[in-house]
Amino acid sequence: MGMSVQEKEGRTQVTIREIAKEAGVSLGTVSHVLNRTASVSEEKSRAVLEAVKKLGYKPNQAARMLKNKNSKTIGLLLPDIGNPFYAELARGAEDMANSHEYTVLVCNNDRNPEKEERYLSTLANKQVDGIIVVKLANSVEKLKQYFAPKQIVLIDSEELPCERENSQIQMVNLNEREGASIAMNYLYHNGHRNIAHIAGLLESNSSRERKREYCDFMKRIGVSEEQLVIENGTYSYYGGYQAMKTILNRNPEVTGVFAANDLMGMGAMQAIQDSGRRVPEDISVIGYDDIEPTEYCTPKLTTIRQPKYEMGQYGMALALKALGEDQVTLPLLPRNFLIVRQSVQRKR
Amino acid sequence: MGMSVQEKEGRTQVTIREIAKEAGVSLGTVSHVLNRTASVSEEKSRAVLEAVKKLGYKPNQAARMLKNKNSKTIGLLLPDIGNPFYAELARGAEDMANSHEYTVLVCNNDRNPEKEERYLSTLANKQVDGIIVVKLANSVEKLKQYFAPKQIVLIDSEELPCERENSQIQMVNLNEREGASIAMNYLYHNGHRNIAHIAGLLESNSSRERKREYCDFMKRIGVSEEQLVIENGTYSYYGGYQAMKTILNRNPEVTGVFAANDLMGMGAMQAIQDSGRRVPEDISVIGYDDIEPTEYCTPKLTTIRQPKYEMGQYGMALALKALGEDQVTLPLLPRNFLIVRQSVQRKR
DNA sequence: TTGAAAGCGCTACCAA
DNA sequence: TTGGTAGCGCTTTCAA
Repeated sequence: MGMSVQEKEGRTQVTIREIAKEAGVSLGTVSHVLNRTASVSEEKSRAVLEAVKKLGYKPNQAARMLKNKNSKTIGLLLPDIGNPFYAELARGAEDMANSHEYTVLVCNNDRNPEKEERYLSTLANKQVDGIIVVKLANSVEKLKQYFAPKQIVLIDSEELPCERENSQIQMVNLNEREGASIAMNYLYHNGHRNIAHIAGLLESNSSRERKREYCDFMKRIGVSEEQLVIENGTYSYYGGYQAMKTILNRNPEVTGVFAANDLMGMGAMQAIQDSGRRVPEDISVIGYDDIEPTEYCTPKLTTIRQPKYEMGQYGMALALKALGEDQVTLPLLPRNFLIVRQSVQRKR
Repeated sequence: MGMSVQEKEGRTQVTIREIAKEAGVSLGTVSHVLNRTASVSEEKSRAVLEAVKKLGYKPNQAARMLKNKNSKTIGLLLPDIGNPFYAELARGAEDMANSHEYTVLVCNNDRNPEKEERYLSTLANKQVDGIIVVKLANSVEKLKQYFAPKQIVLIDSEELPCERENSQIQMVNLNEREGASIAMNYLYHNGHRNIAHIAGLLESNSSRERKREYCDFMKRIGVSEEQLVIENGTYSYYGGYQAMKTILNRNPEVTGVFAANDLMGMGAMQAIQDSGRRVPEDISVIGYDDIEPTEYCTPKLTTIRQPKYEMGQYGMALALKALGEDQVTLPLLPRNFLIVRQSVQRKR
């Protein structure tokens, strides 16, 4: 009869009202069959479903939002989606959300508190049902101010100061300490005792946590504070290179190096090789992050892999569960793990 | 289930109605001062603004959407945000959108047509005002079917088949040919005539376009089809390594290599060095993409940089302009450009 | 310049 | 099981 589906869609939105007319039932009935919110007779139910298909009906989310006071949307606020670490985390969160019919609104704060605050405001406005913030740049108070009664999940390298009890805030810890501990243990169990650390950017929490664990670990195995070998590598390849050069000069006794990220680990390997020594025969190196180039360098860098994707999944699952989506199964708490490649060897 | 949450929310949203009461004016008046849609007396206007501030009023976007039939949201559908190329493009799009009070909903189709179609449906539902699709996995018809009268911007490596005139579809070309042409010209102007090509994945448009330009360029400088040297490297490091080994064996006359991406370029350099030859003294290599590791390898890889961020900006500007946001200034059409590093040298 | 009121499309309550 | 109906918060028309 006249118009094709496309044409009809093209002009005006098909509403529940038209479905009702087409199927010869009332608005309420249509709503009920669409939402399975009451039992409807087989007959009418089929009529509605047919009308829906015929007219190409799509529920208007705006109307639903207005009525239900939810948007089936979760905000995800992170430092920078261009960083593969956060990109993978975002994928995990997104996939988890999608499998429960939720949508994710991803925003980058560029580690800039003002930009973050603008997003906080926008997201609160956009009626997101909950928000996941990775490495919050503002204070927890600020965050609560905008998201007052809504669900909040914080993902960070360290515990943030906020009352744990009766709070709508949940924390996921990135577990930097655990990862660093795995790295140190691996060097230790390979016989290394003179272990140096190439630290990352002092400003970053993750860097601080990794360094802290290095210190604690060394202390635990009986090394005094003054004997710690720590150089700063600013998380960059050249930083790692320079830091390693310094270590080679000042601490020739070092046989194991724990670099706070892979880039510095690779730089360190280069410095060792340039000095005529070999990796891992003379000095073992372990990195952190498991970025792609660790596969291409010589030797391939042994490193710590963070469960980025799983962290995202986990955080999202937490948020959805708190929103009352009780068919959500919370995944196991993701753990860091060791990726054994070629750059660490038993001390000779 | 959600009940406890609802109850806990307790304090209800501040609505325009409460503002009206507080300010002692009518609903319409409040709306008018908020939207500057009619002139309101100085006195009442101030009263409204004060009430807004006092009660912390935030307009309900759902209600606005319902009434205005727009969401100030643009969908961005791309293969995979985990790929730095798309991540940067997304940032460009996002920044452009944000500066005009629009929000971006980013979705990954994983190059999977079914997944993409699900998103098409979700996005159409979510009342996005327009959609930007990077490397559409479905047909243009399918896309139009979902987004019938809405604004559509397509970003792709090649022209997609769709009527250009009077269409609500706009195309942005990734200009692979231009980039490949720059690479080939650079080798050519450095005296190279025996140029080999390491091609990427045959399935990908970008790879095909780059290869096509290699062929055309060689033809233009008088090389016959049979003399072309093309090996497949599947876009991977090892693929590039193997491809280069084959070339070294079969075509020792080659002095210049154009790799369809940086990973293969780096693999090729390794193969050349492993064979006892030098880069760039004996053989010059140029890559494509300008990924980070090109800075760490030896020698540093000369390459082509795609204006990813700018492409995203441009595509978004196109969409916003089409939506009637006329204060949007369309940026210059972004171009590919050469990044000169160390891997190409004048032929000796 | 202002206020009243009619919806936008949907859900959910109540009565039948 | 069904239908009627009252809003959700906002914009906008129409009178005043």
